[in-house]
Formats: sequence, C-alpha cells, structure tokens
Amino acid sequence: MKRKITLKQIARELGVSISTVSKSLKDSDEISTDTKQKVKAFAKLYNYRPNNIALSLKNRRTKNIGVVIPDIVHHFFTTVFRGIEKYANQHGYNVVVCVSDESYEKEVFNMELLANGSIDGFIMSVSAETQQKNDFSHLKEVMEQGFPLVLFDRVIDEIECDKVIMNDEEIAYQATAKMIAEGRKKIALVTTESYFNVSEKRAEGYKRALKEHGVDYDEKLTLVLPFKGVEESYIEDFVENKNFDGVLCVNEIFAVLLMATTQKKGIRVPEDVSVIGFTDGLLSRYSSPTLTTVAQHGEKMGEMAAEMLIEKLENEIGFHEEEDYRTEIIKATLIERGSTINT
Amino acid sequence: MKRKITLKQIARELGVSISTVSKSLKDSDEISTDTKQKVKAFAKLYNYRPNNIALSLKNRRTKNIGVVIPDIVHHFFTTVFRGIEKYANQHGYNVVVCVSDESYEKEVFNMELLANGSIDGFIMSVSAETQQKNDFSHLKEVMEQGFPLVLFDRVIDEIECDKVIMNDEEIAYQATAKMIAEGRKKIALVTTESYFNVSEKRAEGYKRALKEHGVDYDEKLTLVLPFKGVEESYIEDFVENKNFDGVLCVNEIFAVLLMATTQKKGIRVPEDVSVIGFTDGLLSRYSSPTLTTVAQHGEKMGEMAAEMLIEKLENEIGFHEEEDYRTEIIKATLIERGSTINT
DNA sequence: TATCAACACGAAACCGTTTTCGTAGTTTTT
DNA sequence: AAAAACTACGAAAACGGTTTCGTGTTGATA
Repeated sequence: MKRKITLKQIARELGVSISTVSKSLKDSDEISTDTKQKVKAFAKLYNYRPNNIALSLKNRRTKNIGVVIPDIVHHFFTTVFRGIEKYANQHGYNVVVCVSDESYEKEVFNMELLANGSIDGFIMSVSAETQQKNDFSHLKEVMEQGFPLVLFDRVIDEIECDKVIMNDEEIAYQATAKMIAEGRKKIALVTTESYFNVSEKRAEGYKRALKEHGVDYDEKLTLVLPFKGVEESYIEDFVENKNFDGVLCVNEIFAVLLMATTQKKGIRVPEDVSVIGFTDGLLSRYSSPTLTTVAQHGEKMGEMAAEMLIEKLENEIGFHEEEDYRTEIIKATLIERGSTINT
Repeated sequence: MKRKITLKQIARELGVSISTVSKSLKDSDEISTDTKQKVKAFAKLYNYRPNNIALSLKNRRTKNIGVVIPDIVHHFFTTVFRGIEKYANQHGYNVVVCVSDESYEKEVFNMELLANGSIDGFIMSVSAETQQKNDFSHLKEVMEQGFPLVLFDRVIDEIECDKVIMNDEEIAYQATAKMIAEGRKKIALVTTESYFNVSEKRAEGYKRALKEHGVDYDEKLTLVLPFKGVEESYIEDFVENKNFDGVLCVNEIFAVLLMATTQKKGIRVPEDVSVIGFTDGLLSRYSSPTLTTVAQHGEKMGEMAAEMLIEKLENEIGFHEEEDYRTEIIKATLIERGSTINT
C-alpha cells in the first residue's frame, strides 16, 4: 500500500522547501528552470496529485455540487441528474447526491449535513412533504449562509433563487388541443393530488385548452389518483362509468394503466380514445400502442441547472453584485406515437 | 449573508483559546464546568457546526463514498444506488456519484479525480468498454493506494476485492426450468453481445437447464442483439424464422419488444409462447401481459455493497489484518406474472 | 567601489479542526 | 513549610496545500 505523495515528501527528498515545490509545479517564474524541471520530473515519477481536501480548505471551495432530489428510481429525476453530472464533470465539479425520499425531515437533515463544508452550492427539487408543509426555512437558511441554490421542476415561488422549470401549462394546453384537433369532444384528465404545483399547472393548461376551443369542462372527467398505491379499481371504475374519447395523464404510468384498462374493455387506442401522457420513459416507448407523450428533456434541465449554479459559483469571486435570479424554461415537446391519431 | 462561525471566532468572542473551545464542545474534563457551559451556550446560540473539510483533513477520512456506475438512467443501477445511498446515509456517509457512461476513459478519469482525497472508498460496476478492453490497472491502482473497493454486478474475477453479485446462472436455470415445466420444448434465448459476464452466466444457466431436462440445445434459437440501437427487424426476423414456444430474455426491454412482435404476428403470450425477462422495472409491471421476470433486488445489493465498504473503512482503523475479501450473492427471485402460465 | 535590481529560494501565515504537552496557580500531602 | 498532585487552561504541531513577504546571492550600474 503506497500512500499518495505530498509536497512535503517531495521537498524532503529533493532538499528544497515546500514552497519551492509548490511553485515549481505551478510553473512559477520565481523558480529557476533547472529546479522546476527537477521537481516536475520527480513529481511525475511519483505521480503527484494535490490533495483535494487541502485545496478545499485553503480555497474555501470544494468543487462539489450537492444535489437533493426526492427520488432516484424515477426516470425524470435520473435524466435531470445525468444532465447535472455531465455538465458538472465537464467543468471540474463532482456531484454528491442525497435522496430526500419525499420526506421533509430527510431533506432538512441532508442539506444541513452538506452545508457544513461538503459542497459549494445546491441543486434541488423539493420533496412532496416539504411542499405540503409549506415550510422552506431550510432553503432560506442555506441561502443566507451564502450557498447558491438552483431549484428545478418542483420549485417554490416564495424562494428567490435561480430556477429551471418546464412549460407545464403550455404543453398540457398543446396536448389537449391536439386531441381536440383530432375531433375529441370529451377529454378526461388523470392527475395526482394537487399539492404538486406541476400537476396543477398541467391541469390549468388542460382547462384553458378546453375553454379556448369551446369544449365544455366537466369536472367529473378528472380522475385524481393518490401519490402512491394506485388501486386498479380506481381506474376501472373511471373507465366504466365515464364516457370519454381522449385522456391526458400527468405521467406515463397512469397513461399505460389507463390504456391497459380500456383495451381490456374492448375500447381501442387510438381509434376509440386518444391517450397522451407525460414523461418520455421506457414505458412510453415500449407500450402497446406506443404512447404519445410529453418529453420533458430532463437532461437539458439538469445541464441548465448545473450551468446556472456553476456560473454563480465562479462569479462569486468577483464583487457581489445585486442578486439577479433567473428562471429558465426548458420547453417540453410532444412526441407523437401510436396512442393518438397523427396527421 | 452570515458565514458559518468557527472555533476561532468563538474563542475570540469569549476571550479563551481555540483549544478550550474545542475541548469544551467535546465535553472534555480538562475544562471547568463553568467554562464549558458558557462555550456550549454560545456555540448553540450561533449554531456552530464543525467544518467537514477541516475534519477530513485532520482525520484523513472524508466520510464520503465514491460510486462509479456505467449509467444512471437505468432501473437496475438506480435501485442499487438507492440501496447504497440509504445505507450510507444511515451510517453518516455521503455519496458522490460519477457516471462512466460505459466509457473506459471516463471511468479512469473519474476514479483518479475521486482518489485525490474526495472519498474514502469505492463502490462500482465497471463499464462495458472496460470489460472489453480487459484493462483493470486503474482498479489495482486505487487499491494499492489503500482505497477499499467493492464491485457489484459487473465484477472482475482478476481483481481481488469485496464483491456483490447475483446468482445469474442459477436464476436463469430456474427461469428456463420453469418454462420446461410448463411443457415448452423450444426455448429461445435473447441476449447481448457476450463481453458482459452477466449475460454469459445467464446463458450458461439457460443451457444447463435444457441439458439437465433433456431438451436439445439449438444454437439457432439464440438471438444476440447489439448493446445499443436494436433494430426492430432483428427481432421480427427472429420471430418469423425461428420456431419457439418459450423465450428467456436477459433484460426487460428485449422481453417487451419480443412480446410486442409476437403479438403483432398473432402469436399469443402466454398461450403460444412463454416469455421471461430480467430486471423487475416499470416495463415488466405495466406491459401487456405483465411480464414474468427475474427481480434482481438491486436495493439489497446496494445496501450490501455499502455495508461491506463501510465495514472495511471503519475497521481499517485497527491493525491491518490479512485481507479477507468476501463475495456476497444476492439471490434473485422469479416473479410470476402474466407472460407465463403459472400454477 | 558602493548601490541597486534581479534572481532564486525559504519562512511563515493561513484555511479550521484535534490533540499532545507544557505550565501557571491552587490544593493536598507529609 | 516544602513537596507533590491537581485543576484549568493555552501554545503549538499536525493534516496538505497556497501565497505573501523577506532575504541572501548575484551581476550590472553609476
């Protein structure tokens, strides 16, 4: 087991001071070419690499980004994460991930932990419980301590910081409008409980599309499913008792479940009913029929979030200008597949 | 913006030395009860938390675990990651993730970066390219530097370290045997190119099951699909030209694609052909019919890997005993769903 | 020859902790 | 009353770097 070599050891071996070694490796012109070459050769031979921890302590920056997300076994979040990791890595940052598991307590705990020097800034999407409780003091806290924060997807209006969101309302409008254009008259909405602001936005877009196209909104055509533990009977009842010829689902699971149920009852997709979902994951691509769905471009969101955070981090060096927080909107796109009638 | 308070500041405010503050907070009996109380009260008031970086430098341990995986937008890897993160968090460790993206170069680069002090040990699954190249010097390197290493799933026989694997051969045997028990006589195998040792193991189990049950092995019934970019025609040709009544697929995507193709051709699942896949992800659960599949229990694998790593990390403190490397096998289980005929 | 700048390097502070060791001042022992 | 033992605290080293500033040695300039 060979430990990593340090400046001190190189200095001792070469009979020079630590400063000389450090400067040589940085190619400082305070040091003679001769000495520099000796030091560099020696360092190369022993594969010297500066210790990140020491650098972090000295520079007061870790080159680590903290990512706090509600879930990791989840297509959207993993795509966002991939974008973050990719961009961060390209710019010399590492990523430490904490999963809040939709729990307020874990979220707070993890952020406090990370804020004790492990990271330079946060990228996060708040947990469901946090949204419910409406308590964001931990976010304010880290911001007051000087940590840049970028929120994505599940953002908080009350918190002033950089944000990356989707055009949920608009894309839901487009999806609904598309079904209306197909000639659908009774379009249902399958959504989750409403404390998720994204679900709310999607519902708004859905309603606006109906209204602007002169289609009556019937609240009985909205099915609200619980966040976890969806019973198949909920959907069966809905399909049995309601009469619809188009459905907008706020995620792909609901969409696939719904398609399976209608098909079982002999209702054909897309001939009898059009189905559009959200999240362009495996399910959408491999279901039968393949699912027309809203691609959220999570990777782009992640890259954008990382870019915004890193920009803040690197500029913090300069003088502290007035806070200018941006909200970037990553446009979702509708991917037309087999569950709708496409032109 | 209030910066975090340090020992030095507390010391100055209270007119005592840094050592006294440090000792007081650790409740050392070198310090008078009176002084301790004062210090503690002050520290609490200002919400003092020791700086992780300084601690890391001092203790020469970061309480960070490095996880290097080929992909993150992948059900199996995310479940493993969830297990790692969960166990690590419960034991006071943070997790920094690097995605190798199946690239040898990125894998090497990331590991070198992490090895410069950012983490205490590695948990990883090697990239496809690394397996192909058969070059593991970077793994040996980090081990020589004293970093404990735990490999999971895609492990390397040549490297001596802790490992967590699945009983791939056995479960493939069981899956195949199950189809034979259903009365299937011509069982196909859909697999990936063979440099993945897991695919190989699965193929072995498949062959052994055929052999031990007196079913002839026909190599024409094996379809090898490329790692990326599967053309639908490959599968269509296979379904068209081969005659089989059961299929074992090494992942759920292949299984779902195959089911879609057979169904399109009027071949019913499971009446005419049984299908079994690997990876109990969303696809398996929501396909039509639902897919009988091998659940890999990734979360357990992750927990086990984290447990093994952390045990090594905590015991390293003691004297350096003889290396005792374990290989833990997490047993996969067959989940019977609608794509097979179950008893 | 005295002065001065350039050169090449080292000492030391600093980042924020922990911990060993030393030492005043007080109390106990003999 | 002198020696020994506590008590309560501080100084300083250490972790591994970076960086400012100082300094001895040159060679050139006046």
